[in-house]
Amino acid sequence: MEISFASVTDDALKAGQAWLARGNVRPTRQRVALASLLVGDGADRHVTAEGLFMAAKASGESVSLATVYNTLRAFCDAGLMNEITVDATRSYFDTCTEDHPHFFWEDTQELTDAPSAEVAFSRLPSPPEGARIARVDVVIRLRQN
Amino acid sequence: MEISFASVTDDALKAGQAWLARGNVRPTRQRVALASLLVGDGADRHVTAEGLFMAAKASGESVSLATVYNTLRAFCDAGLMNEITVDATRSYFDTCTEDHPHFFWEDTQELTDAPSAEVAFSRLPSPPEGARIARVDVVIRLRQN
DNA sequence: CTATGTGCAAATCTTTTGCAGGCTA
DNA sequence: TAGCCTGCAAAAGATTTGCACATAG
Repeated sequence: MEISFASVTDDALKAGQAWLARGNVRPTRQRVALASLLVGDGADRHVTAEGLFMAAKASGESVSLATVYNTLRAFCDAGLMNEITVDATRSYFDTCTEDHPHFFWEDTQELTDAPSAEVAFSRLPSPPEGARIARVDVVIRLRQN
Repeated sequence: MEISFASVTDDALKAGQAWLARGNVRPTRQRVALASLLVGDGADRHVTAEGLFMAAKASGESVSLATVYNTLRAFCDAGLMNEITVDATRSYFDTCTEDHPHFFWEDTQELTDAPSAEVAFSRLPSPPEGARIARVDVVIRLRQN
């Protein structure tokens, strides 16, 4: 899991702060640091708590693992991120909050976006009585040839 | 999670034994019991380890939780079942081994089959260079109205 | 100043494993 | 009989929580 993160430049900090503001999340030092790593360069990211924790350490920021968990949870609650369930043992978090398909690379355990224009349903079941469709998760599991 | 299981009749036992034989799994008392609960009436089932454990207890069978876990794993390895990842905190196991879509009822945490005839892709991305598609998981998340 | 967030360690929860004894082929 | 299974308890991982201290508004 060698995901690259945004580097913590001034621009990245600003982007992180704007993002937090958009979610009405109080910009503490730790949250700004994590937010910058996540959205500092505008790219979408798929991270695990452990991965983000290591990235923070690598960037020189001191954040505890518990805080990374709490913070990712807070970002999800604020609607800034989404939790994606692809692996029974680990949670993945996606900075893109739109419903879109994913590739899951089983060999490297990496999660990436699948080109959403290339996935289309021709039919979807109507939701059963009394229920509505909250989301449709599509995970395309890939294996190395 | 109030999933109903097959009752352990003679027919169910036979069905369970046949199923184990099909997977070349040695028919111990515990495995036959669990298999009967799972496929004794020919219906497809989606279970968690904990749920199957409770069903076994309720049916009067004495099986340890560790054995339920090991057994579900063994059934998957034998190709008799499939693990479905829908919830970060729990693993679900499906007696139907074909690639098919699921409904996940977020309110009750229940997993059921979606009518597979009613889900169709009109487009799927071609697998990236050097990779092949192992499986496409479709989980339709439902919420009560 | 007050409510919220943070860090640490401990707790929790699901799942796996080591090992001694039991059972199938 | 030999090897695979089972049960228990303990271990392992991921994630959450309690509590004392720190900090944003």
